[in-house]
Amino acid sequence: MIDFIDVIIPIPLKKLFTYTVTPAEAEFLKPGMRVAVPFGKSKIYTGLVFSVHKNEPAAYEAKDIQQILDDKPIVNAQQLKFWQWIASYYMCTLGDVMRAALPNAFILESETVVTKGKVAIIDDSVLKDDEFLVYEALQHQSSLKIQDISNILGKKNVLHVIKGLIEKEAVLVEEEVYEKYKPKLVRYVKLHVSYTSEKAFHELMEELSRAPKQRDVVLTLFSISAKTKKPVKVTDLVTESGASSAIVKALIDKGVLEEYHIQTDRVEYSGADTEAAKHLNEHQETALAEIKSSFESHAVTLLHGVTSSGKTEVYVKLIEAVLQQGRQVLYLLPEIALTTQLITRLQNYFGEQVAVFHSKYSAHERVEVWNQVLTNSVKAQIVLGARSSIFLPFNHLGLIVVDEEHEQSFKQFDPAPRYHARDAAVVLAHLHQAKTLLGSATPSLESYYNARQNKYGFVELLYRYNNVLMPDIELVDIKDKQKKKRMKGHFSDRLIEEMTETLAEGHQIILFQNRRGFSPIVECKTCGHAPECPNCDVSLTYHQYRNQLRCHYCGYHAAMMQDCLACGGQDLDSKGFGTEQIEEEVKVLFPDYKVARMDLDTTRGKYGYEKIITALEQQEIDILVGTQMLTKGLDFRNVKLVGIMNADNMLNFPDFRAHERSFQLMLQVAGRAGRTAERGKVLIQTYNPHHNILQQVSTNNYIDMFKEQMNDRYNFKYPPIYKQIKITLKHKDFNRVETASIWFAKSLRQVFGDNILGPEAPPVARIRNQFHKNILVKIPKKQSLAKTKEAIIKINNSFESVKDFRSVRVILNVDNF
DNA sequence: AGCACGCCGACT
DNA sequence: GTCGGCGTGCTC
Repeated sequence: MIDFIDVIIPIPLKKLFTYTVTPAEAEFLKPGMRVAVPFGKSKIYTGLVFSVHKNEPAAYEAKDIQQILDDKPIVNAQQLKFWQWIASYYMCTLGDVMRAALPNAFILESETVVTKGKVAIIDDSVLKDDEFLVYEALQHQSSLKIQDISNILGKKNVLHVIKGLIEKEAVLVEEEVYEKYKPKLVRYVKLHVSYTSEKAFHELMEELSRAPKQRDVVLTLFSISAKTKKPVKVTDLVTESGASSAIVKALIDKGVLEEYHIQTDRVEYSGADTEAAKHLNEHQETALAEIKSSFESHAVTLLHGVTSSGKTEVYVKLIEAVLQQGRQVLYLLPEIALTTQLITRLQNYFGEQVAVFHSKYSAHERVEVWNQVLTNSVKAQIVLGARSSIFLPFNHLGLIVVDEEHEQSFKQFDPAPRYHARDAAVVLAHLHQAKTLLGSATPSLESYYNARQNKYGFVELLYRYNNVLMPDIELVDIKDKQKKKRMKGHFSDRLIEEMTETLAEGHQIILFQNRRGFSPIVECKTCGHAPECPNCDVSLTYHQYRNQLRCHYCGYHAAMMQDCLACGGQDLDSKGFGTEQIEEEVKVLFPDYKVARMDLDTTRGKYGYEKIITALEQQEIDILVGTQMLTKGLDFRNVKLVGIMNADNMLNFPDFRAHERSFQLMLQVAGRAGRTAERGKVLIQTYNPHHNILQQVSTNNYIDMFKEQMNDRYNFKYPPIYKQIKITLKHKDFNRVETASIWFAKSLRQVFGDNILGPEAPPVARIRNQFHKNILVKIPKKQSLAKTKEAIIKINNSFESVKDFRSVRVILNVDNF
């Protein structure tokens, strides 16, 4: 009997693919190992073994695998189960999950390499122009990649050219598979063995007496290795001796020194010794005890702890206990809250046991963390990471902490799998028989609802650390202020008063505006024309610092026009305002103080974010203007005043969660104020101070907000009362999406009746020249989720068999919030 | 997702 | 007349 394997290929195809293997390979291969397999006409892909079996496929002949890439599984059995859950729950393929789960460096791809052909000399006249250019280039270079060839010819489609050359036997092509991950090697040096005897060493010194610099280097090497008794790095030798690396190289070339390489970890913890965890105060102690007892009856517990209540210390104690049982811990955070502040804090407690995993890490660093988790290394007992760290190869997880549980960035929106890391974490923990702790100062409605339904355990921590008072929140009616002419730009007299006072006391200020750029709309006062993005249905945002108009959806940008493009009018007006404009106004109002801005535009680059935070901590900044970025778990000791420039634009956002989000956002920003002895102050500017949400924010009344919002959710059949799946259709031709979406919605209605909403065009109907249509499927609690998905998949299949609709992209988004 | 095969407009 | 555009179909 022949042996076969089923493999997952990292492309969005529903099926697994079957390949033949030899009996020896079948014996060796285990699920979770990678194999290189031929796929399609010429490509070689990385496949992940899903199963090894003896069932010969009937409909086709399986190909042989090309190569085995691992000697041990890099993905464990629990992960494969988890992947299947993700694929079925979030309605995507295992290939999609594989792409998201594995570090990129694990997914090898073949590259076509073109080399010179057998025929020695080709008559130039046989070759066409393009072919000749490639042939010429190969006389100078031994091999060319497809990318090189398209650069040489200056066009995208070069396959025809290569094909022509192959026919004339002028070139050969090969598929080259290369390993993307290379362990980082550090250069070390030692004295060559022939000089290790004392006699030889003295002779060497003699010999080098006329090359004093070289002699110094050798002596320095000698003293460093005598002192540290460890291998000596080339970099250390260079800095210690003060010599240039050229001198070291000369010595190596001479054979006096010998260089060698040692593989090191890229991710290194270089900290001092660990400090004992702080003592908990009585409230924290109580909370800790309650969480522990809640875990006895519930797998998931929600910790509702007000800002600055010291949740992190409670987590630390819990983590300590789990580590003592010899189990791993995953600490999930929204990407943006993964700051050095928190990392350092945890490293201070747990030392090198903490590994960090996030998107700003290079491919290589991620592979290292992956391997450490896989081998259960001491260096990765606690993994601190953003949403994608749920895919790490844990083998005996004991606890998952999801901090800032309400954060929407735990949900992945764009490429499939469109998973929610918090919800997936609960499933992952279940697979490991581990516990999940959700923590937030402003829990999401769904988690709070689950706690109330006793599906989750519930613990509260309602006192701030050191009993600091909650900030005093004041609503400022800017409609009224405008009437009374008490506004200076976007600043009310109250805000200016408070700012002046705070600055005089030597404290810092944070100003929050939920929009970047200078102004979202530029309009001609004469004809009303406002420039729009050529690829999307949005107006362009004016960015002053580059004097540009930018589209926040597709990245399109153009120089700011001098006068109206439609009528030539000189009088241009800007509507609305963003962080840039606020920064500008602050500079005019408070010229003697230092202002900085924190938004997507100022935090690009690996350390952009850290720089601003450090500057604020060092009190080099008096006033910080920023977007939502400011809200995430930062702990600024000296900030006393927080100003929210305009609460209305978030409240009026067209989304059923706008109110919940505004509440969370405002309370989180407010929480940045007054974290030490002095009580903080928060001013919220609004046109509508009687809005219920604002009232609830100003009294910090979560329960009222919860009840009122739940009432709406109940009445309008929204989550968490109903589940929902959003179906988005995209196409560059408007009419085609229109008909396609109507067809789709009609088919859905035949099964689900009134629980189908749409099709509706989203607020921005065209993005990157693609027209969008949304259909919403609302699923009552008692309706089977699995059956619903089955029905949707069935409809989608018949949709795809309609010729006219095949080019329409369909995106299924489960729990699209 | 790629990539090949196959059928219609703007160039030598 | 060809070159090359992208619609359609398949990948073990």
